[in-house]
Amino acid sequence: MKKTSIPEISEKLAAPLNAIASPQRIAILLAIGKGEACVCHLETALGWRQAYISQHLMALRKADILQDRREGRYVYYRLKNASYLDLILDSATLSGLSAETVSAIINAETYPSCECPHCTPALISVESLKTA
Amino acid sequence: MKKTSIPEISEKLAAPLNAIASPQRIAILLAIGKGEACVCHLETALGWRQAYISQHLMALRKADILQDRREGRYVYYRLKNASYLDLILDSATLSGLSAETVSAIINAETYPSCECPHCTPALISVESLKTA
DNA sequence: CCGTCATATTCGTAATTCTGAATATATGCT
DNA sequence: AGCATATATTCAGAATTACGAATATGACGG
Repeated sequence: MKKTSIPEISEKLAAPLNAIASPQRIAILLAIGKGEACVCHLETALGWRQAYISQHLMALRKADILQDRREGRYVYYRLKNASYLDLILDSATLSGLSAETVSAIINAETYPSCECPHCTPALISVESLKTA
Repeated sequence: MKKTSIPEISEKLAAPLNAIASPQRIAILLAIGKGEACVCHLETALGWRQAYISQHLMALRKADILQDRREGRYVYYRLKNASYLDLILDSATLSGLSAETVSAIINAETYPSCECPHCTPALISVESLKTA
């Protein structure tokens, strides 16, 4: 059994935590939740500028936390490993938040005021009908 | 039920993660584990300079993660909330480390090569005997 | 092929964090 | 009191990160 020092192990342990530990990236992970989200959805859900969101998405992709899927003009993002959400849920307790508050967000499939093609696919049908 | 935005919640969620998410602070938490450790123990276990360790201890105290207890010349540190260790254990899986590797460190009461009064209290008795 | 919409990338600066050097305080011993 | 040891604090420069502005790419519709 190879002896590994605490600092060495800590280096590895810190990697996923570091990738997550910023309000912006947590917000993105929460908004994506267990489902999938396009960038335009994140714009509505978070109220941030598109370029800013893209930057964080890039960081999360580099950290191998998110995977993307292109569908026409839209790009959908999804967590590669749902365990990251568990990590966030665990820290809810430590933040004095109820796990329910957080899991409600995580499990939401759509976002009330979001008109992106993922949240309100109906809009697309209507558009298509017009042309037909 | 008050509506809270994702960015708002994320701000709170990020706090404990941020407090932890650095190799140095994780190393310190691992070295303290479920027990107690004096600064001199941490010096041995981590191989860092004393002042550097003190700085991180200060940060962890400010973040309300550690509590200290003075006993003569020594100051002993202890986790206020063991859940932080769970958080670290959870991230072990995401780091490709086995939970056992990490929990072995966490549960160790003493450190093999450490001569601090906590790890080898015998040394103190011997010293006292000499004077007597 | 051209315009438009969705998304990505690059760049520059402000802000924050990391880390080491030096120094201070607090305790116990003699 | 004076010295030695354990720990804490302060400071400054280096390194990293945050954020906005501007611009680029890529897909679809005409």
